[in-house]
Amino acid sequence: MTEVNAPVTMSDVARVAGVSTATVSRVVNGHYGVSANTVAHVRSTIEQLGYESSLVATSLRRSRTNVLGLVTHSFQSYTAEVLKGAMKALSRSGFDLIIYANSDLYGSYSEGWERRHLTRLSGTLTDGCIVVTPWGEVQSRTPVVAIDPARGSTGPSVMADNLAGATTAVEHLLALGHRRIGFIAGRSSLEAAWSREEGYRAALTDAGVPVDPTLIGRGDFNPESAVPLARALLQRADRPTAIFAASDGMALKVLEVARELGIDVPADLSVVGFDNIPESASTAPGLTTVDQSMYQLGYEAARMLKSLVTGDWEGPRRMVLPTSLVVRSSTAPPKNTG
Amino acid sequence: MTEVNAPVTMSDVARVAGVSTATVSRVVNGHYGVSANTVAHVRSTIEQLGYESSLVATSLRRSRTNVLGLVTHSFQSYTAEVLKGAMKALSRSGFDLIIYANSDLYGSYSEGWERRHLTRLSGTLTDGCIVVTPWGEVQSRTPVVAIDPARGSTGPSVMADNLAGATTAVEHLLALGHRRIGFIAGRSSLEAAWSREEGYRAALTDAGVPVDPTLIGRGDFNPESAVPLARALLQRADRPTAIFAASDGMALKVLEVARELGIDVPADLSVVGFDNIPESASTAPGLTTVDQSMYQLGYEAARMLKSLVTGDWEGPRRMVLPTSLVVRSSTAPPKNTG
DNA sequence: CCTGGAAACGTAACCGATAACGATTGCAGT
DNA sequence: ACTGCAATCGTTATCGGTTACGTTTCCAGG
Repeated sequence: MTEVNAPVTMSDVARVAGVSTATVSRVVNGHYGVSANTVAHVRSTIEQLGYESSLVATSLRRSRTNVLGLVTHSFQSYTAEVLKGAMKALSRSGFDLIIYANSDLYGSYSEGWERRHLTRLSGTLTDGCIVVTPWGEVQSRTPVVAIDPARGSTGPSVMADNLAGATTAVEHLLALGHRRIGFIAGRSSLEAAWSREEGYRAALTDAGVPVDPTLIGRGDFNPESAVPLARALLQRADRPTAIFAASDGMALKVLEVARELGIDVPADLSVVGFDNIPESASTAPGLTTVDQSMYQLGYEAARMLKSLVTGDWEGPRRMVLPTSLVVRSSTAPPKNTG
Repeated sequence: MTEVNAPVTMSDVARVAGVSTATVSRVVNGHYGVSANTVAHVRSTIEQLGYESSLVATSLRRSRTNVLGLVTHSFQSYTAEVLKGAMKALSRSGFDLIIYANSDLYGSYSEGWERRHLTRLSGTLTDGCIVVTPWGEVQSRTPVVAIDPARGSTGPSVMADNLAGATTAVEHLLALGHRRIGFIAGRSSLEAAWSREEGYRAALTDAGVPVDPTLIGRGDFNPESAVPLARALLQRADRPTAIFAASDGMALKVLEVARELGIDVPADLSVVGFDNIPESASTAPGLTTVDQSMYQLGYEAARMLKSLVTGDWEGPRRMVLPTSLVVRSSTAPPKNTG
């Protein structure tokens, strides 16, 4: 923790080495036009003086900060996964990552906050950013990659194959023999929510099972929103034998409600979630869910953003990642059939 | 996602408003020496042009970036907690947070990596940083606050009251009637590991129970390191009736090993951890542990660092936060006594 | 009417680094 | 010896703001 107060600058190096700052700059950046002798000499004085180039000054001159932003409205466990993926993608790439999260984690979810913050940083501190929360169109001079974008948005984005994932999940339940399958939807403004519901409907229809609108609860991805919906579904006389929730957070709440109502999972009720957050593996019973690897989403989003910034992005601006079904112990054949 | 390419600068504002950049700067920063009329006029042109001051240029001039760093060697769940706390402390403070994590999450844990990275960023991009991984002394021009510092370090730090926490944990086991209590230690270079072991010894000694060195396993906080140690302890003929692990990660591994060996928790074995990570609450059985609120540690560390940077830190440079025992279902009286 | 001084504002140096451009040097070709 | 072209290196403008300092304006007091 020794405090060394020697902000040694490039001109210090230049003076000591007896060259101009331009030459030092060329050596530092490995540019052409410096003799081997001079390079060695400058290198050694840099070493000797312990010079470190100022990222701030470089950023100003190059009008590139090499810092990317990750913007989210709340920092949950899945956000951490996204973060890990993004960090992995950015490691040793020369880019750093800065995090912006809403201060009021829940509740007074100030609409303007993120956008203001985003606008502020987008032109100044970062070269671009990843957003994990859905607002409509985002105004920015710099590239923005959305993870789970809003429905109808057209900008760069990375998302899971929600349609296929949801279809597989419901097919799993159908294969077990379930016919009355409830669904708890996510916030409809999100593309992901819409696709997952679509997958639910498609799987049922394909199996010749009519879609019963009364078995669909309208949640918003917030776990708490699932509680009354689950309760309503499970207190019906003709309650479903299985429930598919559009997110693990909501599915875990379904498990809680079932426990509270004395309904055994999976004997009396099968539950399937979507996301595969860490908690789903460690809960009891383990939650059957669709893995969408937030890590992977973060990884790909960061990779795309980086290339977008450096201007060498080849792939499509909208990326869809595969999902996989993770069968744990929250699903089983229904009682009357099993 | 509309791309607006109008990097409007301060001189743009000055030109349009018909004043000098100095005046615009004064208005932006609310400095004295500008008439009310001019202020209003400049404000309106700023609004009209949508001007945003460049954080990079400001940082260069002020030689302050208003960015703080969080450095860690691996991004685990507890790191996420620290991060959340730090973000909370920094919200609306004008400071942003940037994350540095080791790319190779496990294994080839390159010693020099962090220090190099730290040195690099410390003088250039950030005004100071929080480190969550223990290296000896850290060389830096900017303030560094350590969370769980290395034993013997003297710089600013924030840590839990590990001694008291560990003592309480062991006293809990003693109160239940346990006498043969195993201990799995953490990496000894850490102050925290040392204090927790000290608490274990103190509690036993105070209760008149001799410390049996063969009941102490030397782990390193890495969860995997606990597996062989737990196995060794539990396969003894005179195996302990309780095990206190210096971290939840290791304690959870103890639970796994017990399950694998067919030892029932808490009937045949009580287990206590330290940290209270989220997984400890959702596992089955719930892990009794010492809560040290990584969130709080992150919060206080960020608060301290911020004040250290702005130069108005009043409190002590070493902070110790209280802990609390969280009793769940992994502890119970030993069989022969219960 | 004149002077003093504070208020209001502009000028320009500067933060640290980069790069376009110009100047110098060295050496091969004739 | 002279020209020409590279290689090498220095000069200087510039990135966008900030601020010390100088200048002008304006009003009150003598």
